Amino acid sequence: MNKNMNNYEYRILSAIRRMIRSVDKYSRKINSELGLTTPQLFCLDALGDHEPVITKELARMVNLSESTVIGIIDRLEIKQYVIRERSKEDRRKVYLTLTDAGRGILNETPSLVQDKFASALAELENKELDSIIHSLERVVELMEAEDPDAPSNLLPNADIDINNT
Amino acid sequence: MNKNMNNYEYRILSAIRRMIRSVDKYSRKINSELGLTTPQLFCLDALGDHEPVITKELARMVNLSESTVIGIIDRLEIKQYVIRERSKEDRRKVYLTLTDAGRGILNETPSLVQDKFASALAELENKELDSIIHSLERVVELMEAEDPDAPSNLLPNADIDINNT
DNA sequence: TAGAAATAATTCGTATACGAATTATTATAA
DNA sequence: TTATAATAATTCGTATACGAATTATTTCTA
Repeated sequence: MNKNMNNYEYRILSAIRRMIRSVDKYSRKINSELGLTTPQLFCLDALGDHEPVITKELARMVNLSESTVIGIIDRLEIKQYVIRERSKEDRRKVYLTLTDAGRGILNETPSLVQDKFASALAELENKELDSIIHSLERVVELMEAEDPDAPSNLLPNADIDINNT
Repeated sequence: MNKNMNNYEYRILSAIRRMIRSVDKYSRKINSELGLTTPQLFCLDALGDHEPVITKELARMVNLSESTVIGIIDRLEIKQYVIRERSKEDRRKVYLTLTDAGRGILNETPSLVQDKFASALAELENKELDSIIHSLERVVELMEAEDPDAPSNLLPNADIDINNT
């Protein structure tokens, strides 16, 4: 372990690195099954809720850099789930919309969390779930404290579906 | 938000994605300052504690796939911090050791967590810190439950330095 | 109005990060 | 002993993911 890191820090970083790996593995799995990765699905979801939207705005919504989102949109465009259209009013802007296929695939896709993870969460007591979410968001808050570019709120979308209806 | 995901799942995934981004940003920052990314430092640290070690073993220690570690070692070898040596006894194995420069850089490197994050953690009450770590490790445990390849324990290194001495 | 500043999208280079396939070597089994 | 299986490292292709630089366009300002 890094000499300038204590045990708490080590455990936190280690846990985060393992989450990263787990998320990545799940993304590869659904990509091999559906042909869409989780970042691609995140972008499709955001588009579904907010289209038409410009690239810069989509990047903000999914909490990724513009250059990253450009690559994701490139692949979604090739798969014909997304259309790029340059604005007539302001030709700097490119509006993104879903194709019918794009809207269609959104209804066929599974949750972005692994089945067993989702059911494990569902079985937790509300108290523990609240504690877990509080802790995760606290860590994010502390990690982003140093970063002036980081979004200031933890729930950018107010129109979330709490009851999954 | 994905229609097949509830609010809890959304918040957990969102928090994880933001952690990923934050870790990545810090890695880029120290890379521009020291010329080493956090995955590279993780590998150097593990080597410092356990050299000589074979590639497969290092991958297990830093919790990354072998192919990922190969790339990291390639870059560390180019920077002359690491030496690859094929074993005489079993020529399939490649032993990794640190160079003097590799050992030297380890003593000059900062913590793998951002200063402000580390001091924020230091200011938390032990009770909250315990709760946070417990929650993070619980989430990891649940996420990895589906993955047969995932390591079964959350603290692979027993010889960690709790008091950072 | 002409030049500067701002804005939006994009390209480029680099570093993870992985699984699948490949190569080389060693161990095992028929 | 030889064919097969197992093991270790590596290469390959692909997808994030980012910042810096670039291009095109619009807005602001002197």
